[in-house]
Amino acid sequence: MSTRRATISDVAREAGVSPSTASVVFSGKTPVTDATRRRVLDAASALGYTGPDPRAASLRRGRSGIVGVVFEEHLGTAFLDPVKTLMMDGLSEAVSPLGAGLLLLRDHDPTESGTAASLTTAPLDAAVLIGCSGHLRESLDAVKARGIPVVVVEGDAGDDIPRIVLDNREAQRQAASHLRALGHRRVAVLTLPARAGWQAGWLLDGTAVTIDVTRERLAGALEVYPDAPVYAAAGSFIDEGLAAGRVLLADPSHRPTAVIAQSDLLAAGVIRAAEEAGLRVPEDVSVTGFDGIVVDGLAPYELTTLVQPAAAKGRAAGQAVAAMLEGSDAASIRFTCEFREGNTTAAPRPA
Amino acid sequence: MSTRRATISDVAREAGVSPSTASVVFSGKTPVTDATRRRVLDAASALGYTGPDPRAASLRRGRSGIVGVVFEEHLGTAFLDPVKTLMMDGLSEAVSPLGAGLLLLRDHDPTESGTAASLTTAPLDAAVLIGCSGHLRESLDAVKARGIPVVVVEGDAGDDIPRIVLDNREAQRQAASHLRALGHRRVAVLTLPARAGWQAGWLLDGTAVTIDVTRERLAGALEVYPDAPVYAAAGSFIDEGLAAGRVLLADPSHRPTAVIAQSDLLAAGVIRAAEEAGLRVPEDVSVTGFDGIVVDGLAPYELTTLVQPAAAKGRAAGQAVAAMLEGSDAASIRFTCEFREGNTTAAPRPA
DNA sequence: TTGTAAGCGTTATCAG
DNA sequence: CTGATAACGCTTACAA
Repeated sequence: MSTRRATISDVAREAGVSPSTASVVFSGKTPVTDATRRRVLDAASALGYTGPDPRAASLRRGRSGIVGVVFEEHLGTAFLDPVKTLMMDGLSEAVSPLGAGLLLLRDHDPTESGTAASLTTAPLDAAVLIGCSGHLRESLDAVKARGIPVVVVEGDAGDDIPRIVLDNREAQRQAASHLRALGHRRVAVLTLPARAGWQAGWLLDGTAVTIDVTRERLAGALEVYPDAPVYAAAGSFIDEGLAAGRVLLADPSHRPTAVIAQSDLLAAGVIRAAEEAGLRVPEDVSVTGFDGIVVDGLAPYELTTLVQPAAAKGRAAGQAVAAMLEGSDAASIRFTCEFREGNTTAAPRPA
Repeated sequence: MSTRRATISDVAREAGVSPSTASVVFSGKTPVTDATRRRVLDAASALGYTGPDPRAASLRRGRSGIVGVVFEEHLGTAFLDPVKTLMMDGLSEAVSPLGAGLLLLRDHDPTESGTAASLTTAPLDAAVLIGCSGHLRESLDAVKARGIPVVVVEGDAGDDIPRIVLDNREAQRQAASHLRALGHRRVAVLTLPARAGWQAGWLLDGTAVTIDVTRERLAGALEVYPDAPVYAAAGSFIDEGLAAGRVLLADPSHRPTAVIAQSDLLAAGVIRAAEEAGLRVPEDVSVTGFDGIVVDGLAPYELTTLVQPAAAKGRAAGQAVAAMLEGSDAASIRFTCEFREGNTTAAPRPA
């Protein structure tokens, strides 16, 4: 306990074998006699040796078994989003057979001193960037410079970087078409933030939307309802949807008969706003969501929504990483959302 | 691109300095002439060298800059809990000045093959175990054997392991006392799961409660209301609270005038169940929560609850890790919850 | 301020 | 099946 920790050579010496043999006993990469194995293992436990030092092993092997996951938000914020959480789940599942773990990283944390573990100083085998917009590009450059494989989820990082994306536009158009088929003419759109740091408010024609997901889903809705009023929330939360819903449903004379929300949480908030205003869903207002997550506490409503394969996205990212680590190059993947009709949409009341 | 990556020696040679000088330019640990620094930096960019290889550096230094966070649940499940999320936030903040990042780990994943990155194979400087009950003890042994510093949050790992805990019992008693002071006599308790894998149901006297948090909070409530009926939910979700609330409030003749819920999410569900049953909160039923998180979508209710310093817990864990890494030994810390009166508790209706 | 030298603890390779 | 050898790429006393 007091002296330095035992190394594999100590164990080898104690067991009367060579270091390489001892190493092989632990890695299992080459057959070893049972007797030898036992001697080595006994020596190890006698010396309190618990296995090869991962640091040395990773230097030698050139692999650390660590995949970085880079977020552009505060970690707490990222995990507030059920879709990201599911995605992490899929990702963790997919890198696990690789023997890899996930290291949480922020793109560039302005509040922290430069000492923080980062893309540049962490022993990463690969990196997954989540939602590549804005300064995440800097992270991208850092990683590319290091020459480690990168995959981008829900973002565009240039042609040479595999990306995992959704058919946001087409999917959202499907929901809009569904509403039109039901006969809705006055429809409002409630979007996710238009850009980083966005404050909730109407999205006028000229406003630039820099967040890819928001822009694409919006485009899909506008294909069907080109003149729909558009309100952009400040984030994907029920309370944001509630606040926005109050605005959208405020004026009885201009009230939309349906609201297309860009996330299930926003949709849930709109439903609450409708209830609050004495409107019934779907009789008085139809509401569609996006994501297909389980919104805790929303029962008995079942959202009409686009179900995105969030966990599959994560898994795909993990598999892409695995492929690149093997030297093959990974293709970008575009996932398709599935339209699911719930009980929050119906034909509008006859005027 | 085709040949092997440049090393710091290559850079040094190119710059006409020694490897140690080049190293120092990157680490900044020793003063270097501006001219020298420039030469080295130029050589580096000429060779496409992006900085020291973290794997080699960590072997040499004996530090990897990685702190493992060990959960006993699926990652997706863990992050569904806002308290854990906040805790992670605090933790990540506290280890950041250390230059460390957080590696997500599961205790022992039965579904994965043995290859997964784990306590035993990941290059960890330290580990934080979350909620040490059940098999998390195995993880504990693994880490202790490796001789790396460990901290346990919300769990008991024996006297030699620093732990970060809450005054669960006292805090819960405070909420119960508040209800008694208001005049409540028929009070029901809605707890978190009694053990891993628990199905929602009544908790009878003899039932063993193996989850520390559940047991302690329950004990606090029972100090004030020893005869209260106790129902244990299957998890901390609004929908669980809703289901449990339906049971608790079902029978008008035995209906409690107040429900003590062990989490804010459960409390939110009970409130929904009350609304559903045509009862008003707090006029007909009082409800208390625990955690003090923001429950998305609960407005206009403000829970009467115990606010736990979730982020501070994470920070404390991080600081404990930092201390141990410096050689000093970290003390266990017991945090105190703050009672916060909202608008979900009031005196019971006169019978 | 810069250079020299000696590892850090493993594991891949190849020969026996 | 086992052993000798040679790196992996860097950091840090210590000396100059």
